Amino acid sequence: MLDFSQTDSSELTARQRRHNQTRREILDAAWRLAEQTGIAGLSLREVAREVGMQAPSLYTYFDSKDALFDAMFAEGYRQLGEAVAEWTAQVGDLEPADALGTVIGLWIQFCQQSIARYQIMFTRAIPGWQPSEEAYAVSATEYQRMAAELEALGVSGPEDLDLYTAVASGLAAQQIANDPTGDRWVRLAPTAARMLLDDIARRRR
Amino acid sequence: MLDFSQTDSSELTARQRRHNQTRREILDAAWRLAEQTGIAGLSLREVAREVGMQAPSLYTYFDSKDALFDAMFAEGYRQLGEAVAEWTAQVGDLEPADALGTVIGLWIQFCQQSIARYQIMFTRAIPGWQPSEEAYAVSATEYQRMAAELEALGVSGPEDLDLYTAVASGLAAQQIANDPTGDRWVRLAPTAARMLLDDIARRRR
DNA sequence: GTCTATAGAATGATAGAC
DNA sequence: GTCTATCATTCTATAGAC
Repeated sequence: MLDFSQTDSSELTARQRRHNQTRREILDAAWRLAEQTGIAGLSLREVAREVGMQAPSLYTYFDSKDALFDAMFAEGYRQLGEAVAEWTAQVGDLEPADALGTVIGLWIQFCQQSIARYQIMFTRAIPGWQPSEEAYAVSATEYQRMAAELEALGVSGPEDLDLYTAVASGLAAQQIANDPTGDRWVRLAPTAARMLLDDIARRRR
Repeated sequence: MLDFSQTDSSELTARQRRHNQTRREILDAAWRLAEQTGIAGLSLREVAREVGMQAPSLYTYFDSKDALFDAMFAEGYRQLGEAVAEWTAQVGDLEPADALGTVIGLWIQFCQQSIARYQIMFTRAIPGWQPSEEAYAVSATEYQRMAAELEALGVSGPEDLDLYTAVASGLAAQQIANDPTGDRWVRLAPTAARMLLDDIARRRR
């Protein structure tokens, strides 16, 4: 005997899976295009064309352009969270300075990897847009996770953290603005880490 | 007896002066509006309205919207040049670390003073726009001047300079993004200066 | 869920009268 | 030099047929 609730629920799930898959394709297309035009140049028509749809069909998957930006913003921070987890696992048995240097280098490369992602996460590149509360909550969560990992690497307390974020984000910004495909500032990561840790030690004294 | 060439030339000059004055008013209006909407949100119609003109009249003073951006970009760098000259005169008799700390603090405040100026000078906030060769040349000149002044403050050589620009621009970026009207990162300027100079000393050894 | 058609509102820029 | 009128384009978003 058929279990209709089961069948119904699995049919719903299949439909939802298809829905989510299309959403995924739209997001991928949006990232691809934003990489070329800059995040502020993203156009829904072009996103639709990239996935082989007409523009109004996108509204089945995202309520508005702002909602698409929200999804991209949150996704960026989730990817950052995953990356941070990988990095900290990876540097577990290094000396503190080497560990922090590696993390800073990987951080710069994370920013460099997708300039559109960098723009939506860390700059105010989109006129009139800011993340919704929900999207902002994701960023706050991931930021706190990163802060906890940094604490383990010797960057502790709000002042240390503010100086660290300034240095790390500054290296990334210079890298992207002046040498987007190179490593001119990535190479400075070990020096920057050493500099930060020495300064923290000095201030502890 | 009238000197017509003189008269002609002074009439021309008067007309040009008036032209330049209107240009000045347009630029001021553009800065004012860009401060509110972000540099990427600037609209020629609104600029015209702000100066009491119709939009097409702007084309007597600027060939295109991009030309207006060029003028703003170059003006930003000229202002930076002037500011740097003031700062270095101002810190002439301080200890090296205090001098550099003061300069970094003033630099952050320069960025904070006009976010529109910060955006057009240091970020790629305008989709599809980049400075013309002429405008870029202005920025290169002023940048080299700043580099020369920094050398006098103990930041010498390309590696020092890259690290300095990363730290200084990072502090400014964090200040603008997270505390645009406050001084949370400005307060870190002395620490950052001391940190940079200590690290430079360490690397010299 | 996808489409066509279109609303409705901006935009930068040009033509040509005055 | 300034204006009105307008071109030509682009955009997000909605209505409604299928």
